[in-house]
Amino acid sequence: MRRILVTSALPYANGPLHFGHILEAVQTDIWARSLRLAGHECIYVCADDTHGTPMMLKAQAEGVTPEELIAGVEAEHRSTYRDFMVEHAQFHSTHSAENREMTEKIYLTLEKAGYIAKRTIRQAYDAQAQMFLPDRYVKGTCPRCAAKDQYGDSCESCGATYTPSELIDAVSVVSGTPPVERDSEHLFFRLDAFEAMLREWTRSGALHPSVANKLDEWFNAGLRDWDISRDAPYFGFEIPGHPGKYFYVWLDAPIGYMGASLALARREGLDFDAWWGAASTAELHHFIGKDILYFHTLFWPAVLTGAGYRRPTQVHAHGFLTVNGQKMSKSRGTFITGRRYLDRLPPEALRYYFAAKLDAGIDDMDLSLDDFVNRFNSDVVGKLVNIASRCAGFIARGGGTLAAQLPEPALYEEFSTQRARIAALYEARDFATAIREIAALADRANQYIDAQKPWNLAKDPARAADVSAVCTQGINLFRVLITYLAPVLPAMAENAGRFLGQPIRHWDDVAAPLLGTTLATYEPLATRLDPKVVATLIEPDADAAAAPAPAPAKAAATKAAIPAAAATPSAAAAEITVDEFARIELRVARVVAAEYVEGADKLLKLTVDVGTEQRTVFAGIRSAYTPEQLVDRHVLVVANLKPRKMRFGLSQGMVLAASGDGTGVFLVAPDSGAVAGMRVQ
RNA sequence: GGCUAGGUAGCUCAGCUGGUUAGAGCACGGGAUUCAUAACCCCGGGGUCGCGGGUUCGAUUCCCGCCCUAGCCA
Repeated sequence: MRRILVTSALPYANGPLHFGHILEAVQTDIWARSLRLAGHECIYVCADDTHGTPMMLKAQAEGVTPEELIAGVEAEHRSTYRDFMVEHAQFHSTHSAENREMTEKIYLTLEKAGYIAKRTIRQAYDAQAQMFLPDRYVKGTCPRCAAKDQYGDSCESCGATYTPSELIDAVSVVSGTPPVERDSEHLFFRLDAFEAMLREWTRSGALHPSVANKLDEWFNAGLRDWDISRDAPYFGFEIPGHPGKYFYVWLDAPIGYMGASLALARREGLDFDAWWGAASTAELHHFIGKDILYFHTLFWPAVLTGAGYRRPTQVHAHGFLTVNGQKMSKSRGTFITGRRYLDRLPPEALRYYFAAKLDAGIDDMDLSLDDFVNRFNSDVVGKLVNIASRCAGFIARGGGTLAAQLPEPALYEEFSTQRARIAALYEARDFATAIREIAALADRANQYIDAQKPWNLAKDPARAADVSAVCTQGINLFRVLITYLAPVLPAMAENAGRFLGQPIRHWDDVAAPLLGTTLATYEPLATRLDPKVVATLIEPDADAAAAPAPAPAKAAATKAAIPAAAATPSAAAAEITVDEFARIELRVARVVAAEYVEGADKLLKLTVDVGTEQRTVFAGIRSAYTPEQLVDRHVLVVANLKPRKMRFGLSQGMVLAASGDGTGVFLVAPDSGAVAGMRVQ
């Protein structure tokens, strides 16, 4: 039995899980389940990645603490993973006691061993917000091609790379004011000290050859020290012995794998060092997207080595997901969250489709919705499930018991001896080939049944034994196939196990056929997908418009706010014209005062400044906000709403907030720079 | 801009170190069947293997250039 610890990349806690996250988690989960079916211990851990400037600013923008922000996101992440049948032994958080413990310990070891260097760097600083600005938080005009509104690190228009100080007319995204240059002492991890180790490790079989080739580029360019500190204010862990300095999020994020392991070990009484100790004989596998190869193949093994831990056995990188050939994008409606899918369709259909297209390479994968429907309906429902479905009736009519022996043991052998190959394909992450071969076997099973024609045999009562034999053969072929698909379709495999009267636990379960036993009543194991429902995945509607924005969160907030105000919460509303929309006077307002309302458990009484005057507005947001959180915040109000007399007073307008089913209430806010009185349109 | 990967039937993809009429599934057309969730079975049409050169007896497969797509550039 091998002992295996496997991870997928930690999702960032600034928004819900989308299809890219689901793809990676499903890939990891299928891999882990397949190894468990081979009898190995395979433990899958993950966590939310919670730190960094974007989290700090997003929390500020929403008027909550970062801790409150990440708690809500973590709940969403957990439930979405669970509903996609992604089985974590532990889902943790980088903002945890265990992770702080690991991060501090690792840092102090590195510092003591001389792997930390100090250097003063000059950086963009927002004097008004009193914070240093990451490159992406400075925008301005490209010095090379004069494209406007470019980020501080590179130009999306001409591809030039530069520093924020080279931008023309640079402004801080946070406050809108021009940044200044300011010195600060930073701590660096001396990556170059590990070059020899890394060169050896990258060629040790830990990486796909094409990935190792990519790394050669970086080696040839020369390994640079890695800046691992950030100045306050920063949401993260303060660095021991360096007040005001915080660990850069990318240092404590991969350590989150260890933090999650530590939490699991303590909870279950397991041996942490057996996984992570320098002398560990366990395997350590990381599944990641190709965008974060750098962190996982250079910094991470170097940090582990420098701190006295083992290195990863393998790092598995996958490509990106496109939808109908296009990059996932909110404006095109191709940004699909996991929850949006789950609200409409069964998780195993998507797991099957991802499996059918995943291999060990790092090419991007396209989710073609038409292909998705065809593939699942035809392979799983039409072929696979059909085998059980068409045989079950005959067995039931014949008494419900399988025959005592197979009419074609050689055919069964052909199926069941494939298990070593199928297991190897799963382990090699060539799921696509595994699925292709399983589907080919399903074709053969259907051909067998078609050739034997049990429905003809059944017309002759004297041949009842032949009917039973043929269908026993068919059921057993089905059993082999559903076993092979168990890592991909865990719930279906479990239901099939119930039908067969024997659970699926190990590849070797199919070494011998199931004979002479009684079957449970057959229940349909899968139903066809409706293309019309699938199409709604990418129809722009309120759900898409309300999807939380990626970092930098504030930049996207305005875009989201307008459609959110115009659309109704869930069901699509009737269309309106621009003129009709224009009748709604939306304005930015500043909350001047807020207080609880005596006798109302949902309402807060707000005094808002709408530019020209102050008004009183009652808002049903008490469940999500305290009055203290609201004062001085900017909100959006419907300014020309007819005043309404309420039991507690006159409400002169309405504050806009987003809400879903049971997910809470979220005020809609303008991007920074907006002032009270501005018209929203 | 540099680098990496990819461009094969309507769609999604296989094609190892160059070699007989380039494959599969889906979609489509025809036939058969009715056990099965209009599922399954048989047959068929359909591709200048991104474009242009080159090496070779012979290239989708090797080399060069170009075009297009995606990603990376800490």
